Amino acid sequence: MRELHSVFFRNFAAEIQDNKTTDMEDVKESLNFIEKRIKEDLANGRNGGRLQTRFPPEPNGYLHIGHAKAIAMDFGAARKFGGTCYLRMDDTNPQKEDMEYVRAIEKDIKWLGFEWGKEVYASDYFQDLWDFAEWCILNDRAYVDEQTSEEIAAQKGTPTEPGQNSPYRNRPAEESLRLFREMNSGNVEPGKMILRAKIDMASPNMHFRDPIMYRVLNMPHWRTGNKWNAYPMYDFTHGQSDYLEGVTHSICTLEFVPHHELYDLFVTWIKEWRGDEGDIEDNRPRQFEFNKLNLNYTLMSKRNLLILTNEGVVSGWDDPRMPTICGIRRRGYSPEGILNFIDKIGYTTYDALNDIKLLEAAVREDLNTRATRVSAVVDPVRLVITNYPEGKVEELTAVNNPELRDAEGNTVTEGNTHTIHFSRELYIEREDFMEDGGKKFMRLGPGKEVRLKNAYIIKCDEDPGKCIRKDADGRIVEIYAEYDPESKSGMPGADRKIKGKTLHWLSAPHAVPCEVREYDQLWTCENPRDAIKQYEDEHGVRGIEAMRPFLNPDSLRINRNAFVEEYAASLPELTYLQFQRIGYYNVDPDSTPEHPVFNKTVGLRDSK
RNA sequence: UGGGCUAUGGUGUAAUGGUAACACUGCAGAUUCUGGUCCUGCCUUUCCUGGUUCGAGUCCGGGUAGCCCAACCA
Repeated sequence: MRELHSVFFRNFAAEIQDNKTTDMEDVKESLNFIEKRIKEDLANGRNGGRLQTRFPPEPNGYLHIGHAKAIAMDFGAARKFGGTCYLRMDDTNPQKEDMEYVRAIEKDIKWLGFEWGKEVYASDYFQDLWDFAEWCILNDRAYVDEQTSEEIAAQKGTPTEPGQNSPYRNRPAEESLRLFREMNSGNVEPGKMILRAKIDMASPNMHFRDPIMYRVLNMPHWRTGNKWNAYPMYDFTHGQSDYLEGVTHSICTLEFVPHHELYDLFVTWIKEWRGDEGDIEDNRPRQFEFNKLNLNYTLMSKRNLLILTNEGVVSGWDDPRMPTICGIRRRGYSPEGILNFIDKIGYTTYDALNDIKLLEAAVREDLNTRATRVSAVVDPVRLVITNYPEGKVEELTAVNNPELRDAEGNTVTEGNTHTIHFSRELYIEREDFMEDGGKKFMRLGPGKEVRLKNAYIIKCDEDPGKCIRKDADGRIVEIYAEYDPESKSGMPGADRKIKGKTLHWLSAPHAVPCEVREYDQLWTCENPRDAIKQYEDEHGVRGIEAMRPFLNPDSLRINRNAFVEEYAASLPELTYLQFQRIGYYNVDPDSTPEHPVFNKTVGLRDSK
């Protein structure tokens, strides 16, 4: 009976399921949990059916790939649902922030392919926030505390013990107001007074234990000049800025979950202060949190990236080993590849540690469709075609991008080729020749036949003595082979099948010497953040000293012996290239036609 | 040990309470003028434990493990 029941219900449910899936056809792309909420809110006409998000970086450093995830969410959701996303500089702490960073942030967001509805600053709201703070004082919701930070910390309690009220907590509002104004006069020493919200010193949520609203900095702000000496804290700024700006969905990362309740509280207060009409639940910004991006073998925090830069471990914020947007841009990652990666890892509330291999795969996937194929020989050895006339030069055609396809799926040739040169003396990769490679070695060796890409089939003599010349140390200095004149690519008879692979090569007289920079992981451990923290605790050292044990000494290898074809030598910086059979490369900003410099973005998948 | 959050192959992410799937990685093969791409196949999954239910990855209770919170940072 039980069995029967279960079958019945299952079939019934399956039927419903079928009907549902056909009805839901309008939902083409899968939405993450926040996008689902947005869709719901829009459908329910919440916030008047409006969608407005914001991306709120603090301009105190360069954006990194973790920010790219937030950018993709904030700007992406607005774009997907026809809303708008503001760029808001969260500039409430003038001691750390600078215009230089603002420009860099703008550049990086644009490079990723997004645009903001409006660019705003938290400092735009300083006057409103001040007035609101005064209202809070007059309405018994804030007070000036004159204790030292140590005293305040001691009173705050611990997560397991409640805090204690400040002796200043119930001072008259007029007194607090007078002192608050004093705080902005420039005559109060930083640390002498703060403005605190009067909430609940016993709250299990530490953020409710009379959080600080304003502190004295006595320092000019790069945007508001000398107008302010006291500045609002993040918690007293963010939700209010959202409210004043008309943000509907304020999306941030998981570490702000404990601030959520406080955010909601200040939002209801500011509505009261403003005297705005309407149902608060239906007409206010709400905060949503998603998991931030963690990558293995990568250190993401600004503080630590700053140390690497200052200590000269890397050449700067845009060092191709850095996880900054400008760093990975210089490395050769494309915006589409990065966004592709972010799309694959998704948004959840689980604290994930993502595999860097997934990022590399996503970047390869994009670069495969985008990169111009060129030839470069990074570890050259000379190859002489003994039966090719001396002094003769042939012009041959090389396809730029075989993935560029027409409607039938054939590679487009028109406008998708460039010219290369062939001659008697060539360079090939040293590793493409083995004196005794055995049967599985499909490349060049005594008696072996290979094709030179876009050129001829060549063959070495059976006798090792006839196909190589070695120096006194036994190192091969020159390889000899004969070419088959009938086998030129594109000619009739060129389709002859051979056992060997197709090799890339360069005509020695035409090859341009270049510099190739190859990168490896900066860190030798999967989770450098935790490893460094642990080392700091165990050895009592901080900063760079705790980092050194985990730094990869071999993260940058500069190769000045490489050659590249002429076509690639004069390409503009940030051109996406594939050195055929090696990997994806990018033209470095240091590059000149006389001295080309390339960065290795990522290797090709290698199943050798 | 207070509060909050989380747990699905090696990694990440899906799955109105109804046959656990997708991508990456790894392995094998086919195709190839790139040992790339494209294509095919294989490996490996619901933290533990009770309960509710015809039926639980999903809901509830209890464990366990991890993350966040005690900055005059954001």
